[in-house]
Amino acid sequence: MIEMAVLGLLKERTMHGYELKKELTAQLGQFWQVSYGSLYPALKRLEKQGAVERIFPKGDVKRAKNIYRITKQGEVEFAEALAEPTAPDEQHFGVKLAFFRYLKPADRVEILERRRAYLTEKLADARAKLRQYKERIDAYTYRLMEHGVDTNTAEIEWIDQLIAEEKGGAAGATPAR
Amino acid sequence: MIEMAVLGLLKERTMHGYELKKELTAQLGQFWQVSYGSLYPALKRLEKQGAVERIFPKGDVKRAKNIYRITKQGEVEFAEALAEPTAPDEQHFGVKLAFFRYLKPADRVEILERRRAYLTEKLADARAKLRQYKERIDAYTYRLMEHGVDTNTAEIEWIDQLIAEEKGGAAGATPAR
DNA sequence: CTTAGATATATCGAGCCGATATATCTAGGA
DNA sequence: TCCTAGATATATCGGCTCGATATATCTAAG
Repeated sequence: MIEMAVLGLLKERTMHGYELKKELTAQLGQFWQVSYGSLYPALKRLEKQGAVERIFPKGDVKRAKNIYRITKQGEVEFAEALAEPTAPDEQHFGVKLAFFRYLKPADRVEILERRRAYLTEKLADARAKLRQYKERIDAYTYRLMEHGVDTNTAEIEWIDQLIAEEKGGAAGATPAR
Repeated sequence: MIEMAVLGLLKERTMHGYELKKELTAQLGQFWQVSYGSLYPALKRLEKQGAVERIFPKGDVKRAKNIYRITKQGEVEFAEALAEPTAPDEQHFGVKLAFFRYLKPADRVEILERRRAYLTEKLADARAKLRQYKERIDAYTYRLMEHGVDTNTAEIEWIDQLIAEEKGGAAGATPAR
């Protein structure tokens, strides 16, 4: 998944590790913290499998910067990973949403619907467990579980907005802001 | 952290691994999935350090069940870990809240305030990044970051409710439901 | 009596996280 | 001009987590 995020950023422009980490943290940091211990090995994996290549600048090399560029193979792998219908959990969904512009509208809607179905199922589970456990647990745990239900509900409403905008046509692709 | 959760559950009654996993998933599954690959090694660690002990039932042993009981040392370690003022992130906070009944009201308020401060800082960061990046990112990424801000805001409101109830006296310890 | 599904423990490899180490660049104040 | 604090930049380590997989038993239904 970190591979997909890196490839997605490298589609825009070449970057080195530190830059990638800053961009990832800025755009996805709310729900996903990327550490160097994940990033640098991921870059090595990507290079080894030929999805990215390192650029060595000509002339005066002042500083050891590993600048990476996405390869054609990397572009293909990115497109496949993005469209592939798996993993509707928080992180995977968030990363995919950040690269929605590279998907066809139909694929976008499919991913949104899948995420919605996943959240709906999770919500039903959470509600069932709340009913089942409410006599056995203390007030704080109850509040915690209840809050989980509320958060989930709000999340579904948000997804519904995104779906509505997407189906509403171009307004979804470039909503007014 | 998994250690703290296990000890917290074992304070109530003795349990074996499978039971612990079910309880943990039921009460905390909304924001934390516990896998056997985490749980069983954690039980072994706890046993090795003397925080829990295995109970071997007398008489007819029909089935290989590893039933665990918390030790006095485990009780002490649990109390320390619970009161210790660290890690206000999602998971740590959720687990601590699930065991709030074992804390003094003053400690409860302190943990809530700390969580609030953490969220407030995160919210300021998120807002700053949204302002800073809004011209450079596409509509979907914008929506994602905006949603992060909204979620964070709702979370703070919830914490404020908990704080108000806690400070309002006994109503916080046993809110009407 | 058979079989499907819940109960129960255990382990593996791949990968992630937080901490840490190291070094350079840059801007500003003494 | 020199010094220093903080940003830039790469790299790695140990401990732990996750998802998958293997194995076996119990239980209830048909």
